Amino acid sequence: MPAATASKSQRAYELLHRRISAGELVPGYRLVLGTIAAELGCSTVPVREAIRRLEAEGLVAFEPNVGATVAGVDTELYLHTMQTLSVIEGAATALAAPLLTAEDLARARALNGDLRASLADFDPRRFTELNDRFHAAVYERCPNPHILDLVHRGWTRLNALRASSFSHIPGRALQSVAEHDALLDLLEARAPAAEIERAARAHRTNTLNAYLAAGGHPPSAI
Amino acid sequence: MPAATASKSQRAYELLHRRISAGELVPGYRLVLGTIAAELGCSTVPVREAIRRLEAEGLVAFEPNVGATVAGVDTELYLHTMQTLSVIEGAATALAAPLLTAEDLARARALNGDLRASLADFDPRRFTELNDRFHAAVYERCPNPHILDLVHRGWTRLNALRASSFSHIPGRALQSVAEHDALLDLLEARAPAAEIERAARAHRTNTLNAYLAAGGHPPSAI
DNA sequence: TCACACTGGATCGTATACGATTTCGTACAT
DNA sequence: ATGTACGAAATCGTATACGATCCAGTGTGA
Repeated sequence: MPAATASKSQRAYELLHRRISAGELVPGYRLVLGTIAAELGCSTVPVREAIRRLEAEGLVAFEPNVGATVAGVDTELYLHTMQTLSVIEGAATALAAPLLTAEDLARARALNGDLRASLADFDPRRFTELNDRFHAAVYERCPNPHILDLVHRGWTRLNALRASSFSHIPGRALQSVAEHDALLDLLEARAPAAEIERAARAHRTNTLNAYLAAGGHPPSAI
Repeated sequence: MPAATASKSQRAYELLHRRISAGELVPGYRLVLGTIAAELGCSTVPVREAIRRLEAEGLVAFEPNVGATVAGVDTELYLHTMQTLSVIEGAATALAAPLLTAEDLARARALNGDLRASLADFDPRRFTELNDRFHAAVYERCPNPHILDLVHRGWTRLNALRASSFSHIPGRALQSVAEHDALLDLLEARAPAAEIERAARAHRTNTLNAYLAAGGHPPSAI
């Protein structure tokens, strides 16, 4: 009766995914099959499979006959990922809107309250975590699993980037919280889908623009 | 000097991808590692890797300790895929719009002319192929590789579905050609991105609605 | 000093082999 | 006749082993 004994391949996948998402493995870090296999106490075959799966998600870059490295993020890639996410998350939010219950909205509003409160003594990590939860609360009801999956992948990717090199764009956090409230207003008023989509997309685009205006290298997802 | 000697895993992937896209392998068909390996003259390990890659693309469904089958398409999945594609392709088209040259537009216009001409003696396969090429011509210049990749995946998936069970929705082809021309008008006039995106998305949504109105099971991408 | 061929080690890619798991047919009991 | 227990066949999952490929460092000739 093996309780939590998933397949080795699965465990390798989860381990690497967690480490990359948490930023323990910096971009460019070389993933050697043998080393990881030894660490996990298994052979290279399952590890190889896990790495190919991570490649499909864009978390690692793989070069035939050479090996895999944790996917780095130059400015251009970050821009493209954010742009994609703005489109997808906007659509997801609009689709989720009619399905949001009063409790969902109340929870989101409370989370945004926490966000605003946390502005006093600004802790980037805490703010980011609350921010993630707020957005998840808003789009998680999206009835289209494909779109939801794409949103998750986008966030995972951004989290991986952000964790390895966090940056704080001055003033953006405050503006972000205000935009959250505006979005919630639209959702509570059961505004037209197009309007909600536009607001959700603009929220993300604004972050991107703030980042570009700041001219900084490190990414943010606030 | 290895000319076309890709890795076995790669060749297995390409073979299966081609067969599924072409509809030779019907949804639900069971993919047995040993059988495919024997057919390719290699061991099961590379085949396994190829199948996991196809799984990540959504072309095959995989169940641990049981095996992989060609991903089927119930009505619901088709709907979700079309909806996702409408969002992504709309964005891709809008982003590509400013980069389209006069030649690009002329080529797209010519392709749509071919489409209209082919309406006389309607051949579903030829129409579909021209339709694919028309849309590719319109969104292929999209500067965001992520979004472009997502569009390609969406089309691949729909093609796989369509090939296995094609259906013709009466009247839709004609309307589709007209919508193409309208879209081209917008592109040539360098209309605002939002307007282009809306038109491109609506074009796909219209197909979806026509399909739903027809109440038929088999999918279409016209 | 520089360019280039060579060699050694590290790592990847795959074949083979075998244990683990599922599935399905069959026999048995009710 | 129906449901259940058992067993065998099929298939998956992974360990081990070995050839193939790449990279770095070394030596040789101009």
